Amino acid sequence: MTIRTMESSTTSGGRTRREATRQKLYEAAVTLIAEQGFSATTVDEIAERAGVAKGTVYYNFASKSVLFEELLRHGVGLLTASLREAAEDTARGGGNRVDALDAMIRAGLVFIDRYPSFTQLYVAELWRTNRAWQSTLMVVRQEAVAVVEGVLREGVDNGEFSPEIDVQLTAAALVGMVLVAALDWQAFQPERSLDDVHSALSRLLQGRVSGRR
Amino acid sequence: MTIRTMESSTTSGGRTRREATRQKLYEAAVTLIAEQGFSATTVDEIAERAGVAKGTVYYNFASKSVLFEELLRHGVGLLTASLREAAEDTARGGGNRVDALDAMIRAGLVFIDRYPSFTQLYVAELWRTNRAWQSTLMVVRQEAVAVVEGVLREGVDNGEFSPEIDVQLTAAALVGMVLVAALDWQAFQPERSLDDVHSALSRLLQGRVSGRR
DNA sequence: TTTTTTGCACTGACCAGTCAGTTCAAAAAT
DNA sequence: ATTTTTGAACTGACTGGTCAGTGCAAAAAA
Repeated sequence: MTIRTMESSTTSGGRTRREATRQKLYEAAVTLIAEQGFSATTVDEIAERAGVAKGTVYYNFASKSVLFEELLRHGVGLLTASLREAAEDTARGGGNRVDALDAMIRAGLVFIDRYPSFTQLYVAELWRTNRAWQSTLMVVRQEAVAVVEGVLREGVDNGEFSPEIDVQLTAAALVGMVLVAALDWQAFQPERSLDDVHSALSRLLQGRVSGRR
Repeated sequence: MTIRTMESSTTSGGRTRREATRQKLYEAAVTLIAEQGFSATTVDEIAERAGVAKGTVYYNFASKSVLFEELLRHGVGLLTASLREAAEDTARGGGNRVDALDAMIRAGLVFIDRYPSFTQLYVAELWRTNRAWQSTLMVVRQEAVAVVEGVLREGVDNGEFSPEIDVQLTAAALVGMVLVAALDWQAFQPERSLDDVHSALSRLLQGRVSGRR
């Protein structure tokens, strides 16, 4: 008599069927919620766009809110990993902290370029209060911002940055700069290249706005 | 028979009664929608918080969406006026364009400090698509951003700013910087003073982040 | 008098969540 | 090799509740 382990069947891709379904639901939910907001998006819509029955949503997620929360965790996890990688690569490559910030700006832009809907949705929900997923959101936000703060702090410690800078506020401002510029880019001049946008932000970061040859 | 013009009766303050009611409804709606979002906020809630009957909401506004749209127009109008004033005052006072940008940053912070809920709500709705008030939002957004763009453009024209800067993107980035830093301030370190926040942002604007004595 | 507000009952559309039943591929039995 | 069983995954009609918006007569304000 053969013993059956969990994780029974796998599809050709090696992922369980369940995981594939959840992925489809994430993808459907992210665009709809980005467009309309959480409350205005119905579970029926999500199911329809994902090509599954409504019951399947509830088979895979305890509730609409839980689906959304896991979606947030998943997405911000990707961003944080990407930022961290950019910072570490720069450090390994012998770059200074300004280079690290620059690399993170680029990583942020790449992320937003790849997942514009997620970014939209994230910004829209971030500063709300009194919502079920509020605490989840704060946790993942902090993880991402902490990467930027870390680089700033290292820069202050080794003298690359002025000790007068306010690490927390500056980190928030940098994130905001990238976030809003990128959303603007997507919404109003999507034809521009990432490099183009990146160099405009680099210039701003390095204070090369005031006119000098 | 006396001919009665519009704007009929006025209260002691000189405002019509109707206007006072609408103002109360704006104030009630703005905090509720900032907290919960448009769809999750009910007309009954708005009426209750404003201390009026539900019927009064519909006597004063054609629908929930219309109430919200007029709220947006009203709020962004205040911001735009404030930014414009800051820029003009600087010009009159003989300041250069960097000073003008700095003054606008301060004006932005003052606005956000005074109307945090409105700011929250505005950010949450700005990048949504497929919503009824989308076009209204684009128009008022453009009015506000145009003020910043105007100052940048003047600075480029008279040589204060590098001709290489991308006016549109830089304006968006500056707005984002202030917006996100200010929301962060409100949410996570509300005890800090406006001056404190302002100087941190000034430093970033003038590229005084990299360590120099 | 005219305008504005109130209070409250009502409607109809919409929607989150449920549940009894179906599907099907892998495992077990024969 | 063939048949039977199992159970995870999925389905979609249904339910109970919610909410935008209406209607209206009476009161209050101007």
